[in-house]
Amino acid sequence: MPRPGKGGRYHHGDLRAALIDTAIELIGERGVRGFSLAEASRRLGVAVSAPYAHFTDRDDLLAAVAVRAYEQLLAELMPDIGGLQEPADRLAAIARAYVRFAATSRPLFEVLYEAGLDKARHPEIEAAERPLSDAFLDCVRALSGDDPAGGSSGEMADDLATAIEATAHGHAVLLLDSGSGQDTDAVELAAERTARATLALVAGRHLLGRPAGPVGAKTPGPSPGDA
Amino acid sequence: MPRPGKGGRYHHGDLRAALIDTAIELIGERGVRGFSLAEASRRLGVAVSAPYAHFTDRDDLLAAVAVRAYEQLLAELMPDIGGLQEPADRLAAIARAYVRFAATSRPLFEVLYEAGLDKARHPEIEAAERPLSDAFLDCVRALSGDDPAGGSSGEMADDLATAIEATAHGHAVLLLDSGSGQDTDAVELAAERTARATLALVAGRHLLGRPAGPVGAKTPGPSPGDA
DNA sequence: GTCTATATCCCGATAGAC
DNA sequence: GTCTATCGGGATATAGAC
Repeated sequence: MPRPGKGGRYHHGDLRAALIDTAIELIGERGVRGFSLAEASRRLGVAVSAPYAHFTDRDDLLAAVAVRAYEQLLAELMPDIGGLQEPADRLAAIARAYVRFAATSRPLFEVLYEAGLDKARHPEIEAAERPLSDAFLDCVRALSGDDPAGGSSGEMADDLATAIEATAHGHAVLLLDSGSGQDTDAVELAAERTARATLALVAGRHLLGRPAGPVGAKTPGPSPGDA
Repeated sequence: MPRPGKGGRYHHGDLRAALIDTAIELIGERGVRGFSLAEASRRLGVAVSAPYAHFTDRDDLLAAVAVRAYEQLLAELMPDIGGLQEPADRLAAIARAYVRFAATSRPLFEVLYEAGLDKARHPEIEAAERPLSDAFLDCVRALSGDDPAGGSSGEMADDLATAIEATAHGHAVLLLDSGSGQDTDAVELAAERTARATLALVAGRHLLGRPAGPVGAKTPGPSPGDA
């Protein structure tokens, strides 16, 4: 572990790790688009050419940040779903954690969706994402499998997975976009809303996978057991 | 209407309008972050300083594009909800149109969410958005008002509105991010999924506005009428 | 309203010395 | 593994002429 403020040059420490840290710091201040290798180098007191000893180019460094992002999200997720048995509850917990992650680790979240990284050129990213999507899809499959009413269950699994993913991501993006990403109360509100919306989608999952006529020929109605 | 390819300079035509068109074109090719006034000028065959006669700076041009985006989205929306009476169906139609808009007018959609425009400095944007959010919120209020089971209905309206907004936006973003934004079938699939997810949220709206204990202490269950 | 010219600043990436 | 030096590129914005 190098000491960024020691006054010395980085002739020794772990510049690679320091660059990742500094990148995250910088992205937090100016956004992904405002990040540059040159600025990171300046901040670390090294030459602008130094990073190229550890990363082939700018995107390569950002890819390393993306990997860290998925690792951290997974680490934050685990304790949350550990005690939950019901797939629906696990999904809600995952969605809640996702929104919290977006707000509390905004730079990492940003890298995942705004860096414009070519995942084909950086397979490490998808590899780091894998365990996460596996955990997510396991829950979804468990739910669509035990629904006797649905059509082909694979289809409905896709529909449900997409709906939950979209809802969680949407809540996260809207929260950050609203500028309330630093307000703890606002974050918790958004996180809880996301969890409940997830449960609502699960409860109404039989509405998701339809051939669909005019969609609302009558009206789906406030669902049984409402009034 | 000027003729961009006429060979002449823009000593006469409507450069302001041409700049907006070119901006959209350019954003379609390189994304918002890849857009520059310089490149737009080059493409129109005018000096790089010419745009400053019509826009105070780069963001000012992008703001004009954002206004057009909201105008077009509204125009596309109107016919879709015109014939629908039920608020739930109108919401589903709005959500569906939103996703279609994101895919078929990607540059416009991108400007709204990735340009990083300061809405305080460009009030025109919010003004253009207003009629749209009004139409949306009217539907939501109609739904949360006539629900006898809910708590304070204003609260639940907020929850439902946020959930639907997040779901629609999330579907749109995921669709574009997947790279299937040009594939008509993929777009329609996403749009229909969004519409159905919206209906599912409406049907399960009584699950959204809870004080919420441990959220899934027991499990909300697959909803009545499921098995 | 547009042009020419210019000032100013930033970036990514490479070559070659140490 | 890091530094110095540099090339080549692009951007925003302004000044002053026409």
